[in-house]
Amino acid sequence: TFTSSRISSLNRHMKTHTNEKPYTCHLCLKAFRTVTILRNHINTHTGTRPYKCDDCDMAFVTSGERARHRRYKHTHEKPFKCSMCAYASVEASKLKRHIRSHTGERPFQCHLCSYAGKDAYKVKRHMRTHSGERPYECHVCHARFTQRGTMKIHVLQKHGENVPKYQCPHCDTVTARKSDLRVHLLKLHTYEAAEMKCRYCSAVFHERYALIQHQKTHKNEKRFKCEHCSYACKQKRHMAVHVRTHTGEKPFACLSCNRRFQQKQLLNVHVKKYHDTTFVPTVYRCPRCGKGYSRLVSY
DNA sequence: AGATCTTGCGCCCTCTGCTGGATTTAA
DNA sequence: ATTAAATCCAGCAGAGGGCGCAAGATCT
Repeated sequence: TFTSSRISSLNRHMKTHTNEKPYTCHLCLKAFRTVTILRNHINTHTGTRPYKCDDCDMAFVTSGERARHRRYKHTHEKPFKCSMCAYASVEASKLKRHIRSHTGERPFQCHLCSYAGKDAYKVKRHMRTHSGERPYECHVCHARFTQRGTMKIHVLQKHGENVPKYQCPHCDTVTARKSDLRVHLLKLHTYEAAEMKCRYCSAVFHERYALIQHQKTHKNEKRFKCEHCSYACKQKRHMAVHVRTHTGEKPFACLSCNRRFQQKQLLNVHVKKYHDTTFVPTVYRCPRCGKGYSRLVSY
């Protein structure tokens, strides 16, 4: 809907609706509407960049490109302001893209799955998850990656020296990645409404790290205490055996005579002594070291 | 008509942070 | 030896910066 007070402008505007392109590039045969556009186009072939930036050594084909560059790099003027937050941009298209992060609109649909992106690049990058393409290679170990950023972090962590570390403010844990420190804080240093009980005593905690530290203080104690007598031991399995002296339970039966034992070891000794025909009893024992022999010659 | 702004689309880049499987460590 | 939890790590998406290029609009 073009409106103008002058008939000449209207005529000129009407020309934009015709597809007349009389000016042709002799290098690539592309056609253009005006000589100026053609000239700019040829400059892209020849590398001629007449518009130099005053503040750095960049140069551009059009004055508009230079103006935009100066906003980005030097004046930092950002005319496009977001009405919902503090964001401002140099270009209208950037504001438009930004607005989608408020609205959640995702106009760019992947044609292979349900993913949709807020801009075209997201979908393009996403397509690598379908193609399996991994364009970025580590120059040291030649491992390949789907994104450059992932490759860079790999090179830093695996092959770099004086790698940055993330120190936990609450304990001496150090992680290589910031997001892993976040996970650590969440799992170990977050207040839990539910009480967490010590495995060995009645102490109660609301922070996992405190619980674990506390449980370590039990480490060299005989943590397993018999309910029926004063016996205590460091290992759970020892207590299991001990408890049978109170219950009288004898889980191990001899297959030959059906005699029962509290401990497997006791059964083994029994079998060897009474039912193993190849077993030779110790007859001659050395008085100095206690070692036993079946024959006098060996002794 | 030509020159010069202004718009608009496109391409590619970086930084950032979450996730879940693999590996290591401790009980 | 087994197992549970912690840490490592690559995959992958969100958000935004910067430039290339040509068409549209306006000025001279």
